[in-house]
Amino acid sequence: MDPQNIHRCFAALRVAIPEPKTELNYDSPFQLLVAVVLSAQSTDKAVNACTRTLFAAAPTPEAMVILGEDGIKAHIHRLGLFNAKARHVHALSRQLLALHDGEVPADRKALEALPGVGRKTANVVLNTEFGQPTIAVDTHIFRVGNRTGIAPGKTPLAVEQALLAAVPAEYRQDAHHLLILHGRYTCTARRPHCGHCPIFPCCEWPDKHRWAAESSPGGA
DNA sequence: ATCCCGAGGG
DNA sequence: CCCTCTGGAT
Repeated sequence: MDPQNIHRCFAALRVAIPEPKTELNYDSPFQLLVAVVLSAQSTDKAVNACTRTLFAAAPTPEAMVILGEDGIKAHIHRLGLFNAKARHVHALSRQLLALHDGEVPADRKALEALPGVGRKTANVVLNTEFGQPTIAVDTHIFRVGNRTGIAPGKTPLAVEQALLAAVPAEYRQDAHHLLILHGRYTCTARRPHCGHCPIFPCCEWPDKHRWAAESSPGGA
């Protein structure tokens, strides 16, 4: 996709998605980090539901260690992969205390060295908590990047690099947020809502017209 | 490439 | 019933 068209897409997204709209505001980088670790292969709703009670019981790494793996499980057992996630959150909390004085490091290498934290999670923390212009490529962003033609790539890393190269500087800080909400609510996996898509005119997806009819405000 | 492993949507 | 959901580690 040519640069001017990409610029058009982000301008349209910014108008359509005005507010940060964080459905749940976390008190600390630690809580955000835990929430992102829990979000693997889980819906945002499910994660928000269990983090509410989890952080009420254990808001800090210290409290999380005391709560223990089984205590953590009691809060997140409705999530998929809850066994591994409880283990990761517990180990991660201990490691923060042991190596980083209980603080979440603002460094990619240190973040990725934590249990259950990979490139995607590190990018979210770096962007959300430390203001770095990273783009965390999850399934939503991967799909949107490829489907629209904004940032095609065969792997998440390829899409991330394509985005870093293609996104105009003025949108780089917000790109992650804009793309993820677009994928979550409009450019959905199974049945994209092309009928009311803000970037329909600049989208290069060959099949977009097929779904526009079905999702138009008046169509099926 | 495979495991982890539950809820909700279609 | 099958698939997807803001993945990461082995």
